[in-house]
Amino acid sequence: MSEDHLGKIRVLVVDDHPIVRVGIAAIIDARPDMMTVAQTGDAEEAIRLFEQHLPDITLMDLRLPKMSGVEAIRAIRLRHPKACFVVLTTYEGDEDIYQAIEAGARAYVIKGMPHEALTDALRRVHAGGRFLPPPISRALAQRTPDSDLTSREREVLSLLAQGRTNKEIAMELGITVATVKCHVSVILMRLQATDRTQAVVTALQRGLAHL
Amino acid sequence: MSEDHLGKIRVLVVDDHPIVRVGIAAIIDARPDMMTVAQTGDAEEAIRLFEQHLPDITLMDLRLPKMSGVEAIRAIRLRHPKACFVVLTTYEGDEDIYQAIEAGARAYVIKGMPHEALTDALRRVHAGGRFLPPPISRALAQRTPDSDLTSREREVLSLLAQGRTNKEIAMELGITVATVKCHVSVILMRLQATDRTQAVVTALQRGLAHL
DNA sequence: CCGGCCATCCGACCAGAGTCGGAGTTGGTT
DNA sequence: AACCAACTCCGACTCTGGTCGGATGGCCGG
Repeated sequence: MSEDHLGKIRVLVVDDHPIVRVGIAAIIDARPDMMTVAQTGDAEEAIRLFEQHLPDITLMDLRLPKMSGVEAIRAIRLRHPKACFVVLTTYEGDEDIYQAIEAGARAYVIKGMPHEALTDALRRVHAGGRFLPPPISRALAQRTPDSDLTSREREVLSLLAQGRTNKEIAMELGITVATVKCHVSVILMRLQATDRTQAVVTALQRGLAHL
Repeated sequence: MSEDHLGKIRVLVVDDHPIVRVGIAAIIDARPDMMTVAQTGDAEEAIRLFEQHLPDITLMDLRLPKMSGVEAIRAIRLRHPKACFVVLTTYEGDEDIYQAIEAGARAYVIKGMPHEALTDALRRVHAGGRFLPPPISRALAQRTPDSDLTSREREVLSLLAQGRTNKEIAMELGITVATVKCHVSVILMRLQATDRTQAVVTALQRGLAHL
């Protein structure tokens, strides 16, 4: 190992697919001005590795086993408020993006973009800037004020997205069917859906719920 | 470029994510007994590249823009029945797997497995064998005879999965609501669902429909 | 040629879903 | 204290969704 890492952008890579990690590392380590310091597919180990290496930038996938990438970002930022994050993920709806930005991500790159998008994002963020591809910022702009659901509504929505009936949801939450119907009505309004099936579909599209 | 490619397993890589292609190529080209001959993210170009290089094995993602990976496999096999395919994709339900095996894929590797799974699969397939990870063959074994839908039912299901009502589906297909209800009932039976929302959820899980 | 599968259609029935309007509780904000 | 938002509940009404039984014509394989 050479000792020429002075001045290089030091990157921690977090993605649950080993193959993707190899690809990212290959791209980054091929550039003279950046290098990877560690990689993992596990959110908890990511937190440990961050403490250990204190990288300039953490490259983070959002969909991870156990803990989500957003939670990992929040956890790290609690102790290191100046930590820099670039999200690298397949496009999975505006909600994930919104959450990630909210949690403090400074850039958002979609897998499937050319390599330059990734390295560009890293350089810009390291220089103190941001990087949001046009399709992403467009999606974000379309969020209306009441696309936010209350925590109870998210709870109901996730049960809806499992194909449960109102009665089952009522049992599960220990409330009456009438109340469930109220929540469902509000959800339909917020998602601009006309029935529960449509609500589930758009929730999955936007990343408000997962399979 | 050295001329030591004699005897190596020659691989064509097809995946729509540039980063993943880099990762795969890095892994394969690091082994002494295999090499990549070309790569692309486009199914149609994949067909051209196959004709041009006649690789020993084509490593194929199923989810591609425009044409699906399964269709690409079928197209190539029409003219080259002895062509070898290894599917490399994120797990997206048993239906994709079934279709791919049906179309002639000899191995199925899930992104997120360690590198060795990939190289193992390539070597085994090149030796004339097969490679199906336990979770995959388990999922395949659970297919009951009547989990197959007729083409009309698939048509209805994909409209269901868009959140359309029976009336809308009837309009779309130029049939009556009564007939749509019949199809929906059959679909519910086949998917072992009790209502349309559940049917949509399990269809998405199993890869019978997509967002 | 006939049985079976598929797609089509019908009518009637029941249960679930969704709407509307009204109303009480809590907890946090101003 | 006044207020607002979220959560809770109720009843009654409408309409979609789903089931059941029965029926037709086309198409394919034995």
